[in-house]
Amino acid sequence: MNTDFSTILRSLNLKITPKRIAILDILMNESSYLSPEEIWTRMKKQFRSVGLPTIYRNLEELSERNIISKVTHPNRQLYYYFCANRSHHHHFVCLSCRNVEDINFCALDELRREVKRKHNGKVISHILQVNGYCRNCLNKEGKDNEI
Amino acid sequence: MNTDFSTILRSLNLKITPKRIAILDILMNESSYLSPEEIWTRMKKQFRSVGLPTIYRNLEELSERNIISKVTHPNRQLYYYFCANRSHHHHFVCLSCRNVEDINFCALDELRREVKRKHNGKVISHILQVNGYCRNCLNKEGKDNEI
DNA sequence: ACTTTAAATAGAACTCATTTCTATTTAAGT
DNA sequence: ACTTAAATAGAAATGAGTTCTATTTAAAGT
Ligand SMILES: [Zn+2]
Ligand SMILES: [Zn+2]
Ligand SMILES: [Zn+2]
Ligand SMILES: [Zn+2]
Repeated sequence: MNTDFSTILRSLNLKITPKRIAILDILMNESSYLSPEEIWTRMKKQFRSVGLPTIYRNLEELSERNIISKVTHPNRQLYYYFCANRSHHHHFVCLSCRNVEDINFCALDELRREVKRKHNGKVISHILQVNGYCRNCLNKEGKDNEI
Repeated sequence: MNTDFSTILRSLNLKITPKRIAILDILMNESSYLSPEEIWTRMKKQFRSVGLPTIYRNLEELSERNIISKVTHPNRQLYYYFCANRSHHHHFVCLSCRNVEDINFCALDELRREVKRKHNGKVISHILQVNGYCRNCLNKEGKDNEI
């Protein structure tokens, strides 16, 4: 695992620091999206001292470089998750348990075509995210179904 | 126009107040998305006293009731716009001039099917937004092309 | 191993968009 | 006009996220 992270970080010209590896490790071993504070809480168990700005900074760097992704959450706070799927895709996000699953569907081509044809504009980026409740949470019959 | 607003507000069981009408009026006569503060600035020209919380509260109420829409912006601040198109659709948002145009395309059905089939989950909401540069801004050749 | 240097970090302080609170005003139904 | 719940102003608070600076550290070169 460790070697894995090192390779990733080296290829990005980021220094291989224990904090960076720990952040990646936490995200990779979690199927839900996490907030910076939640990651911080876990980090504090591993390091005698670690600053919240370090968490924010690293998460931002890693997401800028597309190693991790951001969730667009109704409460407008930041959440991140790691997805091993390196090809372009989108996500089905559970509003209850925060589980994230891949959706291998993207209408980007059609969107780009429509934007080009009707508005003569240029597409730079797109957001596509599906929010709902996953199987497990549906089975729990609405328990804990908070956003 | 005014009658229009009244009808809308009445049908939502919202009181018809001058501030509400002014907020709707500002948004309807603007093809770009606006921040609460920008709306406040315009409101202060029309009212001797008006509080920023009133703007925030009304924008939230109106968007909850689907009269106006939120923009998902990279800077994570709130922006709103009014769209006359009452049927389900999405938007092409210019990152430079903030112009908003309708995209009459939505993959919701396919997404719902994939989520149902592969994950056995339930779709509650979805976000689809295309960011880019509109014709006008492209013609300006990159001038002012800030996010 | 030792030196050097730029990148990374800790911790404190700060920012400012958004929210909360409370007293007052107002829309609208009787 | 009277009543009442909704809406508002203004002040104050909140808190997620950012900035700043001194210190530490990764890693490249010797
Ligand atoms: Zn994924
Ligand atoms: Zn896509
Ligand atoms: Zn529209
Ligand atoms: Zn849709």
